[in-house]
Amino acid sequence: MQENNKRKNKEGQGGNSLVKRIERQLGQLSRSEKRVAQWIIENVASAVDASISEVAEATQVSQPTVIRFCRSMGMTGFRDLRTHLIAAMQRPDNYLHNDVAINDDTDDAVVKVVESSIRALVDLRTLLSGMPFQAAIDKMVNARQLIFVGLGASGYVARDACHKFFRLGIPCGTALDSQTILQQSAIARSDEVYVVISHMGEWAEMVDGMRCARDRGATIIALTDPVSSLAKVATWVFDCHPPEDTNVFTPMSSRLAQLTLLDGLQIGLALELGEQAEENLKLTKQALFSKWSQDP
Amino acid sequence: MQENNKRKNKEGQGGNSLVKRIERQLGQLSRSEKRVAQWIIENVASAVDASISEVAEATQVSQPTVIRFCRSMGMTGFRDLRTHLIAAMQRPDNYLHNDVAINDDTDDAVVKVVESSIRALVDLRTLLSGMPFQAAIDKMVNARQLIFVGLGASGYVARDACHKFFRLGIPCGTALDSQTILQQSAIARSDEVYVVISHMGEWAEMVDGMRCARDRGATIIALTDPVSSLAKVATWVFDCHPPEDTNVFTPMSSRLAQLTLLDGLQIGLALELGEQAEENLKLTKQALFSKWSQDP
DNA sequence: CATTTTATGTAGTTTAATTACATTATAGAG
DNA sequence: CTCTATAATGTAATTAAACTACATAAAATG
Repeated sequence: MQENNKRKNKEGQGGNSLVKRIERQLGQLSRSEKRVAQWIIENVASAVDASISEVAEATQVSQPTVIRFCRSMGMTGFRDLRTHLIAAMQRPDNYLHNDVAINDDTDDAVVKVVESSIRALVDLRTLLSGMPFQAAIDKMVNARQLIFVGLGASGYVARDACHKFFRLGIPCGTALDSQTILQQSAIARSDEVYVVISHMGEWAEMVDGMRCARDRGATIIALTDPVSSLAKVATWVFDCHPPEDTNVFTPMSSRLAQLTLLDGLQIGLALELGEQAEENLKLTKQALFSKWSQDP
Repeated sequence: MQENNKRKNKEGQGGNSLVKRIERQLGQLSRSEKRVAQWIIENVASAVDASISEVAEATQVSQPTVIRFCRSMGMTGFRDLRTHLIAAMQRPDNYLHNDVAINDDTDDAVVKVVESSIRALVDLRTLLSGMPFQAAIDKMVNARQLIFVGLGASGYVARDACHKFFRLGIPCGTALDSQTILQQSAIARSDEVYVVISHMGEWAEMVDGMRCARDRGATIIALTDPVSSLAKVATWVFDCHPPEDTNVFTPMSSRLAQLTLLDGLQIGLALELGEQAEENLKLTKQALFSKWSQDP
């Protein structure tokens, strides 16, 4: 279904990632929203400089419906949609180019890998404005403990985050397998914050666990695909949608975005906590540093 | 083969980047407009999200002056400027490094964190050509097993790498604490490859262990500071020098570079190994994917 | 020193984006 | 079928953004 229009980008009008994302979600949209989606896909170029009223007129729907469409796509509003459209238009054919091919030589492949990592972070940059950092931090400031949750590869991200946040002097834990997640969430408290990392956000045990924790009053902060089941359960969602091109040789650059996002959260939290956190950071840094800096 | 003018299409347009264009025209601007220009250059990343009133406030000029600046730059208005800024931010070279300051608000801090991560990877890209990828891969191809070594925060990078390489079907292990490192290296063999991650490369036990392994004929691939003791012991060194500014609020963006570098190594190795590795990658991917894609 | 030119700000206008609420359609239960 | 509940959509009002016209101040020129 979506396979056959893969090569469509040749048209040049813009076979960009956002369009693919819209296409992927077409099914979950209501009738009017679908019309908006359709029109945007077919007129990306005009869509980038259209105002909300122009889009409404062109698609014969009301202006609020256009906004509703934006929200359904995980954006904060029309302005945000426009931002992403512009960003997406900037790289019409880059994706094909960035894919590692079986006959690439080592150096070419390495360059492509690095570029796709950079791409992942630049993409993150444009998503930033729609992310609920302040809200998440407000919850974390008063949390009794933070639990970092992730399965498989995301487990490494969760571990890394845990190791980062504990240095602020906050009790931190991890839940990295189904059993632990279920047990942990069964005893969740309303003063706890769960930070959940998941690409698709569809692992049943994880979603169940988080739903349970949420029901018990805990705050769920999810780094996941905003249209996933996990996102529906979460208190706050950070849009980490999985990459659309899943060539075997494509590395999981999206985890770099997750790590960076968590860096941002941690720094933001440190600033919010103020001197105490700063002091803790200094002390943990010194603890390592003094070890080998005494004899040079 | 495909398109040898990889970068050309973008970089080639030379100076079409909005930021450079602003810089170029700085001289012809009036005093107030110059302030706007300056601020935008120094805060490209925050500027993309700003409204006209925010820019006016930040630069202490009136709103019409901001618009006049836009017109002086050849844009039709503020909206147009924003469009171009967003586009410019899709080019990673436009990001500069800014330290997080204690009085930054959350959003500014987060933007700075992301920017500095991007910088770390852009820097990595420039270092790439001097790195011994092919040599490292040649060793790995024939290795009996790969051991990933890292202490503390670098341990997470080592784990991540291990999880990545094992999917190629190669026996992989980790050594993440001094004791394990010493034991492991005591039984090192000449057909083993050690991949060591260390920012400073000065932990005595680690250096000792690697020296021992090296003496026993093993290959040591080090991601570390090239002037460190570890680097002297290693067979091949990938230059991962620690960041020079060690503000408490500066996150460890350098680990992103390490992760990316290891991504590159893994993909390079996969290509070298050929079909077998590709098949293994496919199978591990499917194992996860089929789990939840059967019932939508 | 008067006069013109240029630079900037103030206050008002227009347009865009968003919200709150009302209405209509649709689906499910009896 | 009909009634109710829910979702989908639109209308009208609100808020905020972008822009314009005009006034004032500063600099430059004769």
